[in-house]
Parts: sequence; structure tokens; C-alpha cells
Amino acid sequence: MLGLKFVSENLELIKEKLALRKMKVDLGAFFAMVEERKALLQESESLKYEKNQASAKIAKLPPNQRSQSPLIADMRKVSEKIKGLDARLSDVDADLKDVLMTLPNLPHSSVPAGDGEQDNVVVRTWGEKPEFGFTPKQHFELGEELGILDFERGAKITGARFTLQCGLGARMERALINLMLDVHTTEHGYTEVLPPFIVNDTTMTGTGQLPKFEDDLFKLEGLNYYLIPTAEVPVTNIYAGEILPAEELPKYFAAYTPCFRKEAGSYGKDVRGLIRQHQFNKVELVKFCAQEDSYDELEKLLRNAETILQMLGIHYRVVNLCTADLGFSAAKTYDIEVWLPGQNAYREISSCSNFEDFQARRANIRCKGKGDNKTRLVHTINGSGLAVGRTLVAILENFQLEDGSVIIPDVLRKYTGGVEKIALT
RNA sequence: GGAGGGAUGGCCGAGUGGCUUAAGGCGGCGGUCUUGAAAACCGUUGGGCGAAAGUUCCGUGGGUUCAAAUCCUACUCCCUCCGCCA
Repeated sequence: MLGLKFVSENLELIKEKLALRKMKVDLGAFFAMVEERKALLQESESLKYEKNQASAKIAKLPPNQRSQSPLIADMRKVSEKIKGLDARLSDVDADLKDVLMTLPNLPHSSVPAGDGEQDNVVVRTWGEKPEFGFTPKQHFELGEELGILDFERGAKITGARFTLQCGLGARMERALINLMLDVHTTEHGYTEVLPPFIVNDTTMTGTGQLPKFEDDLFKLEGLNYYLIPTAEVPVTNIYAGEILPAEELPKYFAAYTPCFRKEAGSYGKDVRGLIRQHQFNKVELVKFCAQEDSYDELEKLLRNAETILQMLGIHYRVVNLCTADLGFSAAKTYDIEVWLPGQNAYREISSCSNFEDFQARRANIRCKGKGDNKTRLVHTINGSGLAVGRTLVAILENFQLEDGSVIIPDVLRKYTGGVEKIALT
């Protein structure tokens, strides 16, 4: 959410910045509401002052004179008036908030302007595309042949976009989760957390999933509870409504959770394989930091996520998402795209974003101390470190051999019980 | 699922209609004293809006009243006991 004051004082800037996101907004009515709000607030407050003064006088009267005091009759009217003004005020406030809640974040100046995916800018690449003396297979062929991915039974148990992982298919998933958590907690300074996988609507609103994107979420019937689409939601909300001592910033958290997404509107996309599932595992990195540090912290978090792919030895590139491709809450996002030889394409495996104070304002996360001792909003940053299912996909496709077996990267072997290769037995 | 109890400032805790725009204590910060520290003493110490005056906030939302932390009501969360249970 953008601040009421900021929006009302920078209508032109907002229009400009949101046009970069291919959004047209009409803020004429907004401005009128801001003016009305101001007037209502002033009148209500001056009447309240009057009322408070009169109340003090009434309190000083001897009890037997109170009921006849003309002040009481006067104040009855004043109170009625205040009630009316405050009711109107809370309507206006609610309308203003509705508008603010549906405005996306403004792109940072370092975000390239663009119309879509093709305008994202490659920032760097790491490693090289592997050479094969044969035509590399896609991960779902490999996985089915090796008996580690069972798409048919997954669909039988639940439905489309659900998968049963077996044997080393399950173990590899667990190994990757452990590797990622171990690296981020012991080498990158993150604190491990295991949050609830179900959250309430306030929490969903705090990070920006609600009210706009309810269609993407699984909601529990008859309850205000939702399955989380990413650990970002519960973890960012750890400090919702709190004021943190500034000296404690930055705070780093790493969390493994399953993620649940409806994938509405993606019909026909990535229908085969693990790429797009309704349920998938992810290790997420979340940071809370002072406003002036957030862009440095974003770069560091991105490097932390890249480390995992470097350890696994898989080629990838980093792209700076253009204005049209930015998510609703983000001011800037880097995607890490991993090379998939079977698909002959780069695919997103991590998305690292700076939300600046957009989520902090919604969730009311502030800090205080240091320097002027003022209370101010923190900045929040997060990124996948990494999407686990897609990492498994990358391993299968990058390390496959001609006979259909797959070499397990060295760094994972201590988590696979020493097993070095996934092969037909 | 049944029965009961509770929610007040960073923490503890007083407060059942009107100088409570919340007593007192602890903790924090500043000071006096001290070679230094401790103790003692003095002062200070929440958030939102506002340039300020001021206004608002005692779990949340409604209500009663000239006036609500205090009364009514619905809800949320926590605790205790019983039952069931990984």
C-alpha cells in the first residue's frame, strides 16, 4: 500500500509510474475524498474539544445541579453531530483505503521500462549450457522412466497438477530442502523458522495477496483461513503491528514451506511435469531492514539464492524484471532463471524482490531508534532460495546421462545417504 | 465438544460512570553524588493524525450516556478443569 499523504500529494507522479506498469488510474475522485476527509476531521475534532471542555465543567458541578444544566442539552446536540461526522468520516476512510489497497507499488528507478517478458534485462549469467552427445530428455520423461515421479497417481489421488514423488524422487526433495536451509542458516546468517501453512485474511492482506488476488488462493470452506501461496506471507507477517528496535535490524529469516496456488488463468501452460503445480515446496528468504539499506540487502539476498545453484553446478542467468512484469507489491524484482536442457529454455527458479515500505505499511511493521529515535516503516525483501521442485527438475535435466540415469550433485550426497546416481534398479 | 476465568502503556499491576488526556512499581534513558561503578536521590520514558492548538487509542466491532478503561452486546484470542485425540 502507498501512503495516503504521499498519494494525495503526488497524483501526477503516481499516474506516470503506474502507466509504466501498463495501468491506467483515475484519481480524480480520490482527491475529492481526501479534501472531504480533511474537512470532516477538522470539524469533528473541534466539536470534540468543545465537548471535552463542557464535560469537565459538568463534572465540577454539584451533583444536584447537574441534571438541570443547560450544558447537558447542548452537549446532546453536539454529540449527535459528532456521531454523524465520524460515521461519514469512517465511510470516506474506508473508500480511500479501498483505492489505496488496490494500487500496486511504484517501480524503482532502476527497473527497466517495458511491455512484457521480452523487455526484461539480463544482468548476468553463471556457468555454461552443458553439451550432450544425445538429445536431452525433459524431466518428466526421465522421472517417469526412473520411477521417481508418478504424475498419473498424483492426478488420481487429487487431480491435475498434483504429483506423487517416490523413492529418490521424494528423498531428493528432502535433500534439497535440507541443503538450502543449512546453507542459508549456517553460511548466510538467516534464522530458520517453521511458520503455519494456513493463515488468516489479515495476514494475506498484509503482504498484498488480498484483496486483489483471492482467485489465486485456496480458501478453507467456511473460514477466513487460506493455504499459503508462499512462505513470504506468514514470515513477513511475523512482526505485523510491531515496532522493532532499530538496532536489531536487519533481520533475516529462512523458511521451508509447501506452497499452494490455484494457478487460475494458466490453463494449457506447463501441463506436463513439475514446473507448475498446485502444491510445491519452497525455501524462502525474508528480510526486514532499515529503509536506506534495502537495495543493498536485495543484492545480497539475490547472491544468497544464487549460491545454491552454484553449489549444485547448474547454469543460470539473472534478469531484472521490466515494469510490465513486476508483481503487484514489488518495487524491483530479479528473477533467477535456470537452464533446462530438456526444454531448451531458461525457467524461473527464484524471484527476489524489494517491496520497500509497501508491505510494511499494510502490515504495520515499523522500527524505532538510532539517530533521531523516530518511528518509521521498515523495508521488506524476500526471495526464493530456491523453489525446490523446479530445482529437482533442473538437476534431472542437467545431469542426465544417455542411459536415462541422473548423476546426483556432490553437495547433495550427504543428504541422500551417499547415493550418487538415480538409476533404474 | 462441555464448564469456568481473563485481556489495561516495554513488563508487572491499580482502576465498577465525571480533574484518569491511566495510580504505583519494574525495566530503559538523562542527571546529581563517586577515582570508577553500585546504592541513593532528581528528572524523563507509548502509538496514530496535525505546523501547532488539539484530537484519538485501555483485545476488536457495535450500543447506552451530556460524559465509558469502567455499563450493555457480539466477536477474537489466551488461561484452567473435564472429555476426546497425533
